[in-house]
Amino acid sequence: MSFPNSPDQNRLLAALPVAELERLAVHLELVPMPLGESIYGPGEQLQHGYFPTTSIVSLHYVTASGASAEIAGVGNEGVVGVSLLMGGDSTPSSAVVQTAGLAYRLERRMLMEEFNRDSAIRHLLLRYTQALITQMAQTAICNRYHSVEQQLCRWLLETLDRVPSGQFVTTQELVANMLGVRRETITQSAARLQQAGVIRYRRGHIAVLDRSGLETRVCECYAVVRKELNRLLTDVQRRQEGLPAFR
Amino acid sequence: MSFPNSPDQNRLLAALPVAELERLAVHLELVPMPLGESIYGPGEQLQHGYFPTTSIVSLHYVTASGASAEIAGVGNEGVVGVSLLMGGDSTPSSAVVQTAGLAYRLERRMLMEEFNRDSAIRHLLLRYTQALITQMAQTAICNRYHSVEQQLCRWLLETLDRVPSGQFVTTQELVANMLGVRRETITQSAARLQQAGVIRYRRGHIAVLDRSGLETRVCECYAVVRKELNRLLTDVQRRQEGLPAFR
DNA sequence: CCACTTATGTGGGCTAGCACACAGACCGGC
DNA sequence: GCCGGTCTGTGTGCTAGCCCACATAAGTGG
Repeated sequence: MSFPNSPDQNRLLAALPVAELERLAVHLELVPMPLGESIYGPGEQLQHGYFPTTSIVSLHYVTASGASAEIAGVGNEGVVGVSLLMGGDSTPSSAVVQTAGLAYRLERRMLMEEFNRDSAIRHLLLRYTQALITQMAQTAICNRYHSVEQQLCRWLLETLDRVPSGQFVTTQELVANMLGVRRETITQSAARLQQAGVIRYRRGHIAVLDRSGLETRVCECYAVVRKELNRLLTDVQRRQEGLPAFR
Repeated sequence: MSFPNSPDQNRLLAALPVAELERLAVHLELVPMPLGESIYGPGEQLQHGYFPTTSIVSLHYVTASGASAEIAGVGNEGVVGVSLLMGGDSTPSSAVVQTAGLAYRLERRMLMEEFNRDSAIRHLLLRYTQALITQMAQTAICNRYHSVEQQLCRWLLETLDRVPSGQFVTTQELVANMLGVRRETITQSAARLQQAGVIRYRRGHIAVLDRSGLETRVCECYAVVRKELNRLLTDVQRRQEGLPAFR
């Protein structure tokens, strides 16, 4: 926060040993991420990896009939473009900016080069990939078993972790698209949460008033994903705490 | 088939350049995979990677309330133990043998060593990881949007791709556990499919009679996953066709 | 071959979330 | 300040899949 815009605002970049970050710094390009912008579409060859700082990107899939649902979200804890690392270069899903903000991006070639070096960043990116896998797996479970209200709470908490202000600019329609449910269903769940004083919303804005209220209502999926992310990225703390970089 | 048990029965191993496979061969251990055996549980440190040949392993998650659902399946096209490669060493989900058979397994240390070399196998394993990610993502979508009957068709087709005989030893109860639905729901969907002459079953056995019948009933998810897998593992053909190994 | 275990079939009631159809309310631009 | 588009609120069916409770059949071991 003291540095208004710094790569350190992204947890992955922040976790890199100083030497590696310096090597990258020149190539990191700070770009605006406007709401709704498409980062890539299905089958599209990625040109950059994106390290969000204040923005959130939603990885989602659009069915043949035009319906869509979020598979995973990426905020300042991660990177958009894992398929570059895996070598597939594209995915059947798409990536869209869900919350406007900023991201550092790195050209495909640079990203691959760093990744193919036996570097700290590879280690880190692979661990993040596993966290992403966990998130997807849990989304599958959540879609199978949990109520829309629980899923809404999960979505709010995950967003809150990435936008600490707790003030989100979004409509119920957009949230419904994320969760892959109808807008009316969100209206009802949101009304119940507002009734309970957990959130407050008005035309295009949602504010979280009571985080613990969300936590009591949410399903286990939220905690599972969060715990696993923290386990996998504990290295993230290292440099910041002045401990020796990992490995 | 001409070689009753050969690493080549696994698509990933079959795709390796001869030199790399030979280096590995000594360390590959052929192990039986009995139905229901647990390969790893949640949070458990993996000791081996498993390359199934005739067996199928189900990656699934068990909720706090004891319900469970499959997140992805691994047969002769893949490997169980991606979390070793990613560096997390464990996952919140578990792996259980869904169809009895055989697998080649490789000790953790050997697998990591090969993976950390700048080898063809790393390239291949990463691409497979992306295929696995696609499978999970599509499962999330499928759970959100598609009917149990469609999901059952998908499951049957995926199993058929791994057990070409089309004769499965399993109960409706077990299938229900895979899909994360009730046994009665499977009974009804299966009855409809049998009615239509697509499958036939009796106490603990299911036989696919009409593959195309499944294909007309299944949702898009099946094709998306299959296509993506083939795209990512086209390299698999190379050695077998006598073309130069990839890269 | 009988008893017992395990798989499968069926039915009734219930609820969450869907589809469709509007009504009202907010807000920004002219 | 009012007009029009965009959000949000509600209501009435409707259906898939749930929960619960049995009934029946098909193997299996003694």
